[in-house]
Amino acid sequence: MYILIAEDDEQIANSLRKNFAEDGNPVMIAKDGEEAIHFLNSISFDVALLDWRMPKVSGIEVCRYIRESGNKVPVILLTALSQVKNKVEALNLGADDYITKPFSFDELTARINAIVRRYQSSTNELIFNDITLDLISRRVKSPRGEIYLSGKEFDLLKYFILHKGTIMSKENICKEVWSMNFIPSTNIIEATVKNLRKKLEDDSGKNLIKSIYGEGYLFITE
Amino acid sequence: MYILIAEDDEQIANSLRKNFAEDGNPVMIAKDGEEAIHFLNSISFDVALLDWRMPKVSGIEVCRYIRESGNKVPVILLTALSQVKNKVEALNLGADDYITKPFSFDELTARINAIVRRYQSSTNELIFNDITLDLISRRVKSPRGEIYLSGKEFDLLKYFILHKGTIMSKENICKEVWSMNFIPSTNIIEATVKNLRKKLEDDSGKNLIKSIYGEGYLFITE
DNA sequence: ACAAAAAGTGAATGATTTTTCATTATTGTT
DNA sequence: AACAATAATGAAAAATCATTCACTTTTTGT
Repeated sequence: MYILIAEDDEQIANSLRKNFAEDGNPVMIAKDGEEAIHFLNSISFDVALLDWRMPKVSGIEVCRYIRESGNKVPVILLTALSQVKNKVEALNLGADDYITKPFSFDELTARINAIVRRYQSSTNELIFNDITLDLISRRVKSPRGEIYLSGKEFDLLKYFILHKGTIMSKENICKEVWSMNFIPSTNIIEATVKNLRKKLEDDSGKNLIKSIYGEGYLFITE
Repeated sequence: MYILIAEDDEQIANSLRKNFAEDGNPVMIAKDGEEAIHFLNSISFDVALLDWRMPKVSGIEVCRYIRESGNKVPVILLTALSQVKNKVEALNLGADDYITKPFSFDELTARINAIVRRYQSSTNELIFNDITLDLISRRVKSPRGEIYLSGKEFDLLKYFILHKGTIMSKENICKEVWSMNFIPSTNIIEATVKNLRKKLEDDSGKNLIKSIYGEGYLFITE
């Protein structure tokens, strides 16, 4: 996990670095806000720990700035200021958490983990049984290897998983997967289902897509 | 925003409800952990506030239980216990935040907002100037309309935006966008850059992709 | 068991995308 | 200015993907 520490107090910075290094996390240290912004613009971190009080640009300014530039890296502000209005200000400007000094390293670690977990889980992956869809790279993995799906097959599988356990009408599938508001005169859905079925069956040996005569499809759970 | 409050102290629960109601947020109150689990299983909330100490099932047990069942609702634990080991335990069990009593309502609200913002933003948008990439649907929008990109063009633009302001070598572009660890013998990168340039220029009239002779490309910021 | 409706199949078509290639243009160096 | 290296371009070829079609199989209600 790549961690950025923006902290002008060398002692604190080094103590944090040492602790993180013990857990095998590479750390980058910025001595002031300007440097922090520079690092954040060039490298992708898993989390940024920003001291409120820093030379040149304060931690809260760094936070505001990177959020405005669209950077969504999880941010935790570290500070001696324990007043509520400061906390509120920081959180409203896009920080994810706020810890007042002195803090315990264990608590910091736990808060980092909570935020990173949330950050990661809220993003990319859709998991069904032992199949994992990466919604960003659009790749599908199972313990038996990667399943190569075409674009439409991926969209369809995603739709199936999101609605697993319920009967999905062809009308709705059409609307959601093909963005068509009318039922096509061809059997395009059936054809795509066929190909998806084949690939899923090649992977797991099971047929996960059940046809409900006259109603639609059911993606079976369990 | 639908909020679940699990709190056996009626006074606290009602005070919270009143405050949230003033902001127009519907609140549901569970008097104990069992009820909280029941509500969480039947209704979808934007955030769950759980008291640690509750009859029947403690807040932390509720948290553990719902996480095990796959529920990803943001959870904040409210408690009088301020010891670090309690905080760490809670955060490691899947809570998103931890607030010790007594707390200010403003801080609670700010923390809720930070967590919900993070939960919802789910990082599926990449914004550069007035161009927005939806990383899930893989569509690109600008104030002037949608920009239709092919798969590779989208991947390349995403890579450019993520590394805007830095010079990107063809070697790295190759590795990241084409998943090839060797430099291709053809001019496939240049060809794709050309097509992407065309589409971006058709949209904004500007050439955002600068060639750095002998080094690579630069996606201009400013 | 039968007919009608619905769903499945394999192969062919059409469309789009990706890649290649030959050629032209640009840049940096001497 | 001349040269070599690098980059841009348009068009063509190759590959992939989405869709259609004719036909077969399965399911349901009678």
